Amino acid sequence: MTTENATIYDVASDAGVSIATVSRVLRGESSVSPKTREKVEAAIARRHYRPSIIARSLTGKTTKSLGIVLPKLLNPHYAMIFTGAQEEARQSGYSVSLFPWSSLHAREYDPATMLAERRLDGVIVCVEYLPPDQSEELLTALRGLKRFMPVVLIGCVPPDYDFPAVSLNAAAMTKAMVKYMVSLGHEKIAFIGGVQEDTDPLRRDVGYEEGLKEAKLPCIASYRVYCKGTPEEGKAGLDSILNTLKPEYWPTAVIGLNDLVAMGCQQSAREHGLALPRDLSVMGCDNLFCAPYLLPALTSVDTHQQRVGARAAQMIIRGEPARETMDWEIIHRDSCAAIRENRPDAANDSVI
Amino acid sequence: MTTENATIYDVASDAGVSIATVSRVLRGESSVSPKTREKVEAAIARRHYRPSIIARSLTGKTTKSLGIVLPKLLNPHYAMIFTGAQEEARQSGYSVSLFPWSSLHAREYDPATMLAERRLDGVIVCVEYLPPDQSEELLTALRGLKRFMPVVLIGCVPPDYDFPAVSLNAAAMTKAMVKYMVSLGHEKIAFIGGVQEDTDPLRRDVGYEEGLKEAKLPCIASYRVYCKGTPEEGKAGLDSILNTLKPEYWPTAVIGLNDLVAMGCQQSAREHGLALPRDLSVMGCDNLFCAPYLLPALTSVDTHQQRVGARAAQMIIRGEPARETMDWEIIHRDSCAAIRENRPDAANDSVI
DNA sequence: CTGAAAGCGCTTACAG
DNA sequence: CTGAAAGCGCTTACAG
Repeated sequence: MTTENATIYDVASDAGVSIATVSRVLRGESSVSPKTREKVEAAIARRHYRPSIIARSLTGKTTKSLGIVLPKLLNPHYAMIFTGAQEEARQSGYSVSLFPWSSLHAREYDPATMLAERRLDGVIVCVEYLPPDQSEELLTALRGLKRFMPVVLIGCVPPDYDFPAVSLNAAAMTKAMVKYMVSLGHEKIAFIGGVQEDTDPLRRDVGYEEGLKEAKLPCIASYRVYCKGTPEEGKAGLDSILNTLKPEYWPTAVIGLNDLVAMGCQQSAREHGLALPRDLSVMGCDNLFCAPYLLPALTSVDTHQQRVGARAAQMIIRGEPARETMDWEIIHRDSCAAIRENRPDAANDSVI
Repeated sequence: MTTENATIYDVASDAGVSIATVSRVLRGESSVSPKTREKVEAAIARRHYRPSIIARSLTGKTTKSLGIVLPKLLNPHYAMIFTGAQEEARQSGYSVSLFPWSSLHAREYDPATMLAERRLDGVIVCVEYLPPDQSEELLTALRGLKRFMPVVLIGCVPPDYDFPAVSLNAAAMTKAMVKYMVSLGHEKIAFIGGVQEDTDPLRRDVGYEEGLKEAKLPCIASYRVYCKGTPEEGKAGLDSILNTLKPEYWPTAVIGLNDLVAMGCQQSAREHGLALPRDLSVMGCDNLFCAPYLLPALTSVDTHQQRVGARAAQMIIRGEPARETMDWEIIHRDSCAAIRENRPDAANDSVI
């Protein structure tokens, strides 16, 4: 299927020079006479020769490849991160390979081992909300990885993690989401979040509570639910709120962990006979490509994930680890409406 | 940032054996005495030693890494392919890195060079519709790549491409889509496809025409439009049909190149005051995760992309190249309605 | 069951 | 400006 590739020896003998000289023209060193360079280049072309990065890596200090650890790629949120990292890496001739960190305990070929064996020039690890015990485990795995290569964290990175990172202050973001809902007149604001028992002080939860508190609104346990961030679970989350509460207590606004959850909420609301956005304002996060095409078009928060991925890759490639926080912005669309229009009698009001 | 890693020499001297012996226990050879094995394993653990795949690759014949060439990852369609390949690869300890083939002519660090340099164990290349001239160019690039590693093609692979492949018979699929619309009573069926001047006999175009022909329906040029497969272009595509035709000639059904295009069509239809699916049946392809959450939920075709990716990876890993066609199935949801129900007097329309 | 030695395909001082 | 040689971290016959 594959023919044997030419090596530097083939090229050298073809060109009548030593392999050291071939190596020099390959690396673009100026200390080669034009004549020699020409001969070597001709031989390279004739042989379709490409130096092996494998052999190069063994000698030099770089493998020209990065790793990225992501929960999964099917949520476009992660695809955006990957794309950002990949595009940045490519500029410098780096490739990036994916390692889904689904389980730290994969029996064989677990990501940590695969990563370590590969001697990558660095790895970007996306940190998700984790309950305290798993968080400890993650930290252990990360420190193990650090022995083999630079590690840069992205995502919701707790401030006490001692790693370079490009993180999101999810608390501040969620607080802003609550405040936005409040500014529309909402007081009954539900929240469908991620893992409950997390201890990260910057997690969404904290921002939700702070936002409510600042608006002097009660924090109602029945309005808060946790899930794993899929549309199905988002739907189940709002379902459970709507099913356990009498309609007069139903929230008039719901903030989803991410757009996937928000999509599920829209579905749930519709099945409960709610008109959107009249009866319920829904807000998501990640600003997925499909957000504008939902009905109503989903208001979301753009967290600049491509930039996050690119920045993390940059830190590794340039060897300039740092700790940064990525900014974000609310993207206004049609899924959030002022509470005025949410009144039951709004139907009788003049249509705008 | 990184401490020096232990090598096989460190482990050998720690354990008081030769590196050959360490290598043997590493590779799980049975010809090592339990006692020796134990000593070596202890040394490995103490040193946190992991063999370098780089060094291994130089000796052995495998790099334990695959490449995949995809147009982009932001369309979940491609993320599914990647995921399928990645999950399959991981089972055998292979990693997979992504090379977006945006341009064959990237000046530096073009994918073909990056791939060749890396001496991967194989590469999966996703073939898209291409106008004839670019197709020739692709073929040249692929043949170049083949010199360095096994190449497996996926996607809409023309039958005359001489490569192992897992392909989709897009013509048969599109024909089935047309027939489905016909079975619902539609006669004015629009089609928003990909590149126009492609010569592949299995392309969507061909199936569209065949489907129409079989139903003895005229093939109307105004109903056919081409685009690049984004929601924006899908919307622009249907816009142009709707804007240039008097309403009585408007299609009652539209088949999109993919779900992204179909999403754009839904948007366009709404902006033109059409009720969905009453006034227009819309069908997509790829069965993206968001299809069920659109309004109306989008009928689509599941082309089993994860399986495609997995199968291609398998061919490379097992060294069993083949030429296969992936099957597909229509996933029925709410965006297609019988022409009967398309009448203005239809009872339960979708409430916006 | 174990070790000494050659070799994989490069880069990099070191000489000249 | 160019070459001989050592070395990167492994695997794999080949001996014993």
